[in-house]
Amino acid sequence: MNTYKIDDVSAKTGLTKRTLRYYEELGLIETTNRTEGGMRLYSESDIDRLNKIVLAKEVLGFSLQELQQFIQMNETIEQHRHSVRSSEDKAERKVKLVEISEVLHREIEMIETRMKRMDTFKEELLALEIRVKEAISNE
Amino acid sequence: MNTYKIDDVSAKTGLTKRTLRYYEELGLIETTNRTEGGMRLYSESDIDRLNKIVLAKEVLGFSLQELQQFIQMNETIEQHRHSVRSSEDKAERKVKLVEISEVLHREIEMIETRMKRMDTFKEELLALEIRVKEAISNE
DNA sequence: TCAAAAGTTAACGTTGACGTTAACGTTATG
DNA sequence: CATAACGTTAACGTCAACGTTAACTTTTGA
Repeated sequence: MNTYKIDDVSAKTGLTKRTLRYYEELGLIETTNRTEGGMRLYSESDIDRLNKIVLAKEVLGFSLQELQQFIQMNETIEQHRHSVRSSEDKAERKVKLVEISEVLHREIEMIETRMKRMDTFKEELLALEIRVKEAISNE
Repeated sequence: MNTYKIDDVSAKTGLTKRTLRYYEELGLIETTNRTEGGMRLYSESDIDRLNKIVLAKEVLGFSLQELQQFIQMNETIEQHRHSVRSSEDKAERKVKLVEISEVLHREIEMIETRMKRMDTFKEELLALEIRVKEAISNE
């Protein structure tokens, strides 16, 4: 697999090097891969992840803390999917999954609420635009 | 018209008293009305305006600075609508209106882009939710 | 009428999300 | 193989958007 150094990743994501290190510090990403000398090596999937983070931040207005929770949730799901089921912690796992399902549900509802509000706002702007255009053509 | 004191407005808008004073300091709102003793008196339309500010901030992620510009734009429109047309600055006015129209157009497009991205994100969450629910019922 | 509740300004404190600088180690290349 | 370009950690700086506290005045209700 291709690896990238921090300047490449910065160019590809639009995030500064400082921000990349900061996100790592917060646990939003990991750089397990390092050169002998200690330089960070990023993979394609790291870049994908970073782009998703940017998206979620910009579009949904998520804070970095919210993103941490979200990422943790995703990881729990992945762990579950790839783990061998030993009957002992079956119950515990189910509880976690139900929790996750609830979080997801709330997130989805939040997004729907936001989209409705955005649509209301957009309608107002459209009405305003029409009035302005009328005013222009009346001059 | 009814007037409200700062605590009432705080309750009605969900903003703290500090925030209300801060918004005034920034010029997002005005309190021309004061009691003899200097206490702020808010009108219904002040509250409407504040609620719009909250909406634009939360839903669109506008900064307070962006909101200032937006409010200024609205005021320019209102001034135009209520002003007597003297032929000298007709041209100047038209230029301003066209500018405003363009800003509006860009805002609307931005909202549409965001809404599309949010919808994509929502679809991803829904897919995830389905997988989690399947996992739950398979336990 | 007089305390308690609510308001005022002014100033300093806090938090998130990075920017900037310093002091130093690593890699690439002419 | 030197040196420029790039990387590292650590620490302090900054800016928006308020929170908190202090010291004081105005309103209100028993």
